[in-house]
Amino acid sequence: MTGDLHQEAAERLEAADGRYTRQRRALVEVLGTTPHPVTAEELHALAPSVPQSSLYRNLAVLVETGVVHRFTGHGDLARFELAEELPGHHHHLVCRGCGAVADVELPDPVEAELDRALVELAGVEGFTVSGHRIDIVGLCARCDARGTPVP
Amino acid sequence: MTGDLHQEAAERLEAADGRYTRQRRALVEVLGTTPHPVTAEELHALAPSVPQSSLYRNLAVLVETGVVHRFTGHGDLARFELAEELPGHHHHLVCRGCGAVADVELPDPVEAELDRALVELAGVEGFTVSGHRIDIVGLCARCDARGTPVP
DNA sequence: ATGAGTGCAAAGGCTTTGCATTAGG
DNA sequence: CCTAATGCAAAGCCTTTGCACTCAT
Repeated sequence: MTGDLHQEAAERLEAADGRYTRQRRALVEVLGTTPHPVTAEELHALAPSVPQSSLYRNLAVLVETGVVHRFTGHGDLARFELAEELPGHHHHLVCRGCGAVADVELPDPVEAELDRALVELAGVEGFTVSGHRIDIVGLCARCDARGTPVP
Repeated sequence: MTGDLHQEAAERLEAADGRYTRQRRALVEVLGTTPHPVTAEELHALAPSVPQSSLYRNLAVLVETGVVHRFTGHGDLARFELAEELPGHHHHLVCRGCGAVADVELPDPVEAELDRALVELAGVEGFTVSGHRIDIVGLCARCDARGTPVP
């Protein structure tokens, strides 16, 4: 599975005249092991061999080539994860206490109906749908227990 | 309707020992007229009498008191809109071409089923759901026509 | 009066960029 | 070889903050 991951990443990079270098491989490797989206800072800690500037530059390339997905879940911290084709289509559980983000998958029937509704809805505005994101917002077990809702 | 809006805003502010000043009223007024979430820059252009620092400070207060909702839709630009109780629960149509964001409402039955599914899903992880956000991502009519998919 | 609100300018934090060097294909 | 990639340091951009002044209650 890890092999496929790197192979897929390499192909996408090459398709865009990019090179699958050691650093990029390292970043993809780390993203492949973390079960949740990480911030640039966390990523830098997990792949210390990659300097900040290179980290951001490589992330930009990986995002452009569709290997990595970037989004902003809580506050303004950018978070990164592998593009969803690799781990599968999913959504995010966002804790408004500590800002942690976890991946979750919606049951297929729910996804299907939702998709239908969204496409129809967007069509009314002349909008062409390419995908959707759902953030489930709330408190994780830990923050809920501590009763510390720090928005 | 506009009267209710300001009244509601004033009440929420007072409940937090805040004052519903001219600037805050102006910001709420502008947010009440724009049909879509705006960036701080746009807001500053629409309410030029409010200096940047006051703009941000007032927005922070309005967000804390639940009058305004802040989120990050595309790139890292923060966007602001009235809290959803006023315009009603809704979601966002996000153009990945130009970054524009529009509000849309989902049919009630869809919302209901979705809510049910999300609460159940989150419960498995010990997560307490307080809400959800959906971004419908795609291309607006204009960007679609120009065939300019600038991620 | 008395604390909240305001304004300017300066600082802050995350992210990007200039430029010379290194390495991949 | 020739272009992409790298690394450091410096700049950029949105946003926040310090401090003195003003306004609302």
